[in-house]
Amino acid sequence: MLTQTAIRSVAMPRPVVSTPVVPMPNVPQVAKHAVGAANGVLEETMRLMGATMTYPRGAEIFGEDEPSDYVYQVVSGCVRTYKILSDGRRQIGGFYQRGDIVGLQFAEDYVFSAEAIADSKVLVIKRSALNALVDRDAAIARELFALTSRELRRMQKRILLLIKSAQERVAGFLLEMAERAPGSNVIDLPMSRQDIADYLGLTIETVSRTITSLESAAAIEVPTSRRIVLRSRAALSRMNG
Amino acid sequence: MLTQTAIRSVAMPRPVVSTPVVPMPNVPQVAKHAVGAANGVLEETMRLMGATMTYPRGAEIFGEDEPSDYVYQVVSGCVRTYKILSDGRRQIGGFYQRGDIVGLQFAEDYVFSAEAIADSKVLVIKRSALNALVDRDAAIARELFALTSRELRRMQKRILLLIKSAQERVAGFLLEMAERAPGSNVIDLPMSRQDIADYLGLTIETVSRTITSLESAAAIEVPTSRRIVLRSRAALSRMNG
DNA sequence: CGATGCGTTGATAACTTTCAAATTTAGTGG
DNA sequence: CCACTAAATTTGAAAGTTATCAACGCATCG
Repeated sequence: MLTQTAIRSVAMPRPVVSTPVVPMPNVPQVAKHAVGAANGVLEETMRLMGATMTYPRGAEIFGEDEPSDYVYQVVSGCVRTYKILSDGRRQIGGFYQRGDIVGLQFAEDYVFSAEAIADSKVLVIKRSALNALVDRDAAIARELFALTSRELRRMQKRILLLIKSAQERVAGFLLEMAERAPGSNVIDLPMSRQDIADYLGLTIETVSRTITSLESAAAIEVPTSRRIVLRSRAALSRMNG
Repeated sequence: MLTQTAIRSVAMPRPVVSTPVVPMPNVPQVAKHAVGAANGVLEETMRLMGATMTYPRGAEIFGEDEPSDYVYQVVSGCVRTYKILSDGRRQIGGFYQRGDIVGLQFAEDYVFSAEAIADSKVLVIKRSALNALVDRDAAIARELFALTSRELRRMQKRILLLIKSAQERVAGFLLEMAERAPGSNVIDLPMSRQDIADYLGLTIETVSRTITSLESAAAIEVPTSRRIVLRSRAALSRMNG
């Protein structure tokens, strides 16, 4: 019995919907694409078929016990998926930002719940509509498959992180976040320390201390708690193992 | 810098092939299946199209730097995927037994290497052939997609394990292994303690001690080190969190 | 029988959590 | 814009867990 504090604070914000979910009875015909079709057919399709929803910071997008009828693509903001364990600990499944798709990995029920970390816009599409598309458009099938494989690889990297020490986990996390803003060394974290802790399987105190020590080691700068500047990727990579 | 001992012992057995890999230039026409087709089209196809390979205990099936041209389905025996980290630690990606498919999650290169833990038979199929099938048979596409989703869920369970204490990890691992032999409380472990340790992100000593303590707590019996009998699933589940 | 690999057990050190409190930041109302 | 409260983050000290180092037992195999 160890670990996560979790639910030291449970904000309970109001779920809000700006655009109603449009059921998708008629699947629009999407042009077939040859083998090797460019990435993006799916995204284009979601834009065409999906309904845009807006969630304020902290709002629930779906609960883990709900039937997983929809798939979501983040347009702006940031979404976290999470699961509350029987003993109250919280495990964060992942953080999803612009372009990321949430809900692919689930079976009949969602295994995780999803919440907006910041005010977020999300495209919603019926899973059944997506499945219908998969049946008639091989390009979409391939793209969806590729997306899922990518998710698998992300998860494997995650597993690699979780077998390591606290310092390696935090360093790896920062590098992962940095990848989302290529070219810049500035990371604006949309999530709290508690979120990071629950993502990495550490306590909030350990995350905080580790960040402080990375700063002392001149690997990063921390102008504000939510903003981190990479000073030495090499040092971080070294710590990442 | 912590953790895994890894590579305390590196057996280097001889790679062996019994049946040559058959390149699959001509994709056999597979009957189309309606939506909701039964699970198994893919397996059937692999039996038809795949080449059977035999690997002795310890033989390498593929290396992580090789191009990932093939996908494998375990027919008998047990396969482990693993990765050696820069500092020599080893992370095990997973254990694959009868019916499991290895290699789906990989991109251009394998991210992991794969080895036979016990003498194993494996069906091998070209990834390109599989992709071609996906393009022309929606049922296969759906099944492959479902398989990948299942792998994702397994991995998520794994992540849930890795954020927990040593006792919870080992208990969870045993329950996971028990699921593969439904109806029986006897688990015959094909893998060593070192394998288990590298799978769970623990040391071999911690795994050993934890198993001993589970035995003391009357949750399991350990007639031989590779055989474990579940005495109280309830107790194990409780420990699993 | 001696070597070798694997698993177990013991003692100590290192790391992470837990509990507690101080400090900083963010949000709200005047 | 400032004051005030609540929330988030950081820091400190002690306790608990896991890794590390070392030795031992046990089986297999030549």
